[in-house]
Amino acid sequence: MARAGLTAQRLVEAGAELADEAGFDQVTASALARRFDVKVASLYSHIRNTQDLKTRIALLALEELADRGASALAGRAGKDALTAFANVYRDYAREHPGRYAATRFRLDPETAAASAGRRHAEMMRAILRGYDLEEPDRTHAVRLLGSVFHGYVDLEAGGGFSHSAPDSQESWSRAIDALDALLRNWPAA
Amino acid sequence: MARAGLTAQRLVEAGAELADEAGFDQVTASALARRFDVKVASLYSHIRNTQDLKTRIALLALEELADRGASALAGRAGKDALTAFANVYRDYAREHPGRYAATRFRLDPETAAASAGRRHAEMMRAILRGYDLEEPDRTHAVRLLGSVFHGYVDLEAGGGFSHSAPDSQESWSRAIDALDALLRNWPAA
DNA sequence: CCACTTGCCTAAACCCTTTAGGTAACTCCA
DNA sequence: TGGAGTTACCTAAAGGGTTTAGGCAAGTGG
Repeated sequence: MARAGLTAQRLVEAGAELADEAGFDQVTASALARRFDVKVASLYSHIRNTQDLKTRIALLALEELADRGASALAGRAGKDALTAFANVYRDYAREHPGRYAATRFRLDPETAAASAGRRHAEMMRAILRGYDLEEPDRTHAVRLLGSVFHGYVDLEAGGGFSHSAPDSQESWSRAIDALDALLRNWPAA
Repeated sequence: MARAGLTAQRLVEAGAELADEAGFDQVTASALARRFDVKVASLYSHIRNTQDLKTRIALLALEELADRGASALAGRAGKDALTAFANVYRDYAREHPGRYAATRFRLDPETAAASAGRRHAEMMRAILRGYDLEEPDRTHAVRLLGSVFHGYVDLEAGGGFSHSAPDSQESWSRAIDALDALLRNWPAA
């Protein structure tokens, strides 16, 4: 019998595709085995368990998202950087809904610390260099940016903004305008 | 054999408790049956299936959250109203993480339309009466508020802001200050 | 080319979901 | 108040997903 050529990476990539097609919660060892035309038990030489698989998909997505963010930030500053970075989040979530959902998968602290999560925070800090903020306001602002990006994208993915005027794209642009205005005029404590 | 006194409502309430204790994704017919010391099949006279159960928990949570929001808004305006309403979201999510997660459960359009979701939007619009915004900016602002509330609460629940200074409470307060400042000084299109 | 390693397999135990069909417990009203 | 009718819970069974243990065959290196 020919071998299927399973590896952890191949499984993770296929899992990410499956997530985008069917939803992150549809990522199961069973579904993955079907996709490789292999028995379920065979996967367990490559991944520890389903939790492990999902964790690896989450790490992949965080990495991809951070890479896109880094590209977007290159050579940009100020509102230009803010806009480009925000669009990376939203576009990624729209192109890869399952992977985006994976980024919200709860990681245990050590795994999270070793993930690309830190890069995300660093990039937001970099954006803020284009605005006049000192610590701890910088951190507050990073958290607010993260909240808006994630919150908007998540509500939009949940259908929250569809079927009602105005267009979601319009609200998104205005949200970025608003954030830019806010960062330029950050209220004192 | 004595009857357990199952009803749809009792199941939904127990399901909500279970969600808060163990997580919304741990809400299963099996776990619920165990909790009532009843066979799993018995639940199916009261709920159609697991999806139905989760939907009802979501509707309960949306309702509870809207009720709390309405109480908080009574007699308040401006930043006072904004702060009180924002805290309702965050406090609810912290007290009832499983129920809060349930509010993000995807509902089919008709169910969503009949849910308390509309009340939430109405309340945010009411808050904006304390600020000087016309349509469509009002809608853009509602969406931004929703994004910040949900985004912050979700990231915080995921552990995003723990284990790093400054305190999450501080960032939350400053986020509300920032939103207030932003709404008072909303940038023109 | 033989020994070793590795990849995929079968088998089995366990849990969750859902439907079909039965019996015992309530309700109510003649 | 004691059946008739309804309702609540049950057993049984089929279908999936997860995970471990143990086996054979396909690849790999001395």
